[in-house]
Amino acid sequence: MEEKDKDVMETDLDEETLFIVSQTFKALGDPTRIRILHLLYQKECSVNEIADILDLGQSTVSHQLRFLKNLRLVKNRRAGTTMFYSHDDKHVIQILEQMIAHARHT
Amino acid sequence: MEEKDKDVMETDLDEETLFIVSQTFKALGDPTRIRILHLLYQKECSVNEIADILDLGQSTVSHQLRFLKNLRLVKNRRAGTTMFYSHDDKHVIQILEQMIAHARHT
DNA sequence: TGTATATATGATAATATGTTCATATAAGGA
DNA sequence: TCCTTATATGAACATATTATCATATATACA
Repeated sequence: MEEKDKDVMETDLDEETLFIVSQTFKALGDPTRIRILHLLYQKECSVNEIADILDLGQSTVSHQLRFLKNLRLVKNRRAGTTMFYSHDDKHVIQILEQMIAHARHT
Repeated sequence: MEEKDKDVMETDLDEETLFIVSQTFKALGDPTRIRILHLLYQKECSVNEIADILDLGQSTVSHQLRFLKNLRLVKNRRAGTTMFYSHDDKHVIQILEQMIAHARHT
């Protein structure tokens, strides 16, 4: 096998990787979700806390949290009737914070 | 001012930062654009090269390149009738490659 | 069991997005 | 100038996305 071909193989994107990457970036590509994730980067929050702090509807927050949970970007724990959410992917939230820093310094 | 409040201020997202971050992630949130950027991460390419290599329509590629150029994620240079594109934001393309690596190892 | 609080869900409507088709523009060479 | 190749653009369509509204579910407690 030539080096050229090997390089192409190594750098080619398979369908599954492409899907995961695009899904993850899509999750980060919405202002509401960014604000939620950025808040959860700071601390664990309940749904209503998030809604109050970010001035969003309860339903909106709940929907977006489900979205983020499906991608395993957040996790939750129940405490009575309250559901606490926190981030669940250190690498991805690190990438988000990187991009925020990058945007601020640009 | 208490430390608590200071932290909140420091980590709060202003509108402009939020806009830039979400726009940038949105750009990375589409399979076609990811494939184009990943290709341009490897080497400079003409529009037709991109279309051929990735099996995309010329119009599709051109539209997406304009999109990416508006966000200053790619740049171009003319050589006769050919337009060569290359990436133009080392940090962002580095973040893309990070995410690809992350997705592959997950 | 009945009520209150917290969260989740489904449907809907408005908007955004991505591809395709047809056509326009730009540059080089006969 | 005319023709060819390369790229860009605008319109239109199909699909995806997001917030909101109304309602359902879940838990705690009197």
